[in-house]
Amino acid sequence: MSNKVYKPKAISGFPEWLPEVRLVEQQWMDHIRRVFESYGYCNIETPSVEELDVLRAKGEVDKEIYVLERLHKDDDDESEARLAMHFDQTVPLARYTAQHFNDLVFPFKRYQMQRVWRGERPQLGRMREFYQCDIDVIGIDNLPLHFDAEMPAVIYEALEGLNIGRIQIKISNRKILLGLLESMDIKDMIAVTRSVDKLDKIGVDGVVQNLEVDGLSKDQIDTVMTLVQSKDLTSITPANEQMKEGLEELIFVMDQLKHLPEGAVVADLSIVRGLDYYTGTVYETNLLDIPEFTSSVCSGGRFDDLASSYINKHLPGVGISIGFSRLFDVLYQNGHIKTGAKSPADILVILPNKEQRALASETAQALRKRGLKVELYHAPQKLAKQLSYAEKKGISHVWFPPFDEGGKHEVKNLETKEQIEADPNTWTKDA
RNA sequence: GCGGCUGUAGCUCAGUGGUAGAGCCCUCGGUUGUGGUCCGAGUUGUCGCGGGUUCGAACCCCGUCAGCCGCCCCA
Repeated sequence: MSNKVYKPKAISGFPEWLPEVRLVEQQWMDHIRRVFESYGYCNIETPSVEELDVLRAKGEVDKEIYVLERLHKDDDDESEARLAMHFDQTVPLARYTAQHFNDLVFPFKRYQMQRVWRGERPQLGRMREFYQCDIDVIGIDNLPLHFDAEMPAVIYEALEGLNIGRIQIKISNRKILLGLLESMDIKDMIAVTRSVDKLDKIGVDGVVQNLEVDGLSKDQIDTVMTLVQSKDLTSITPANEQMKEGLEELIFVMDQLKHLPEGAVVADLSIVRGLDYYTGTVYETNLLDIPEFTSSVCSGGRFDDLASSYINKHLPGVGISIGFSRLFDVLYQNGHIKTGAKSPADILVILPNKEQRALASETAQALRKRGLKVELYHAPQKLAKQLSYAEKKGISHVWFPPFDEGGKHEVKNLETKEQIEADPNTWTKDA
């Protein structure tokens, strides 16, 4: 045997958690899943990989894609499709929808909670492997605008229940800004939308400077900045049909969301999203209680035609994605996530001595049958050791089976130190 | 992909040319059926890696890799 060890180290951008943190992460996921399902979204899971050609069907992707290959593959072998890790869940959804088109019921409402991979430089809130929790709805030929309002409603409920402080979902409609730019005959719309998108990060002056670089005239910049900072949607005069349509849609969506608390959802015309496939409504979400983290933790929007690269149908959709790992990591690093137990167990059953091993095991089993999570201590070690084990793991109760034939069961609450006689067939935690 | 900063024990760090340290964590003990405190003992290191300068390098120089932050982009 060699004593040479490969010293393990974390791989940057590929997070992993200790059990007590993972426990919280799982609770979050359970909660989000419950909310999604309460609105009737069904779950699907797609493979971690897609064919590289599928990922690139919409043209070149500027994201860094991880490619998967076999170590012993034949270099000349062209018979194998090149596989790549998916970088989001929207492209896999499009492929899935096209592929199973005849077996799906439309509007197709699905949620997906999986890891995705992007080869970007890691930073706080930016990883190379991370979870996203997506909900999307896809219709055939048309999809009611009401779904555009359902997205933020579902998301607000999901995030609100996580106890992460105040969140704000910002909504806009790309048709508004794009309509205006078109009316002004501006060529490089993508550059302009990217500049505008940075408003809350670099401020008005920063955006103005960027727009100058983008080649806009003073008047054009004034017009754009005035629109983008407008608070009152009804006061805006549309410059063309597209802009008018966008305004009407946005006003409709906001109207549908009146039931949410003040400030939970706001219209913000500076939200346009980078280049992406969004064509109408767009969403971004900020953590108001962590102002130093300005990036969105939950984004999405409407796309006119999701799957045209994979099927000859017109399939409009609207969707939104919680950047789960980003959200979790940012809150954790900022000390907003309190971890508790290092174990899911409610009870540690003590092993009193070797003679009572069978009884201890039966006791644990009786408690488990009643829905409790129970760990049994297997080594016949001194009680101090067994108790301190329960304490370190954060298990709240310790169960003492009888030490001798005919003795009584006892259970101890480690927080209150209270120890009482109890029957494993009737005892409950809250009693 | 570009720019800045940083690499010493599992963690946080001290050590600026002369035999590698502290605190925390961890393990054991402080006797026989009850933890968290306290006391005692103990384990833990290619000083990121490679080269150079020097009698001598964790320390100075060069390179390299890794990490963090910012940019780009985005969840």
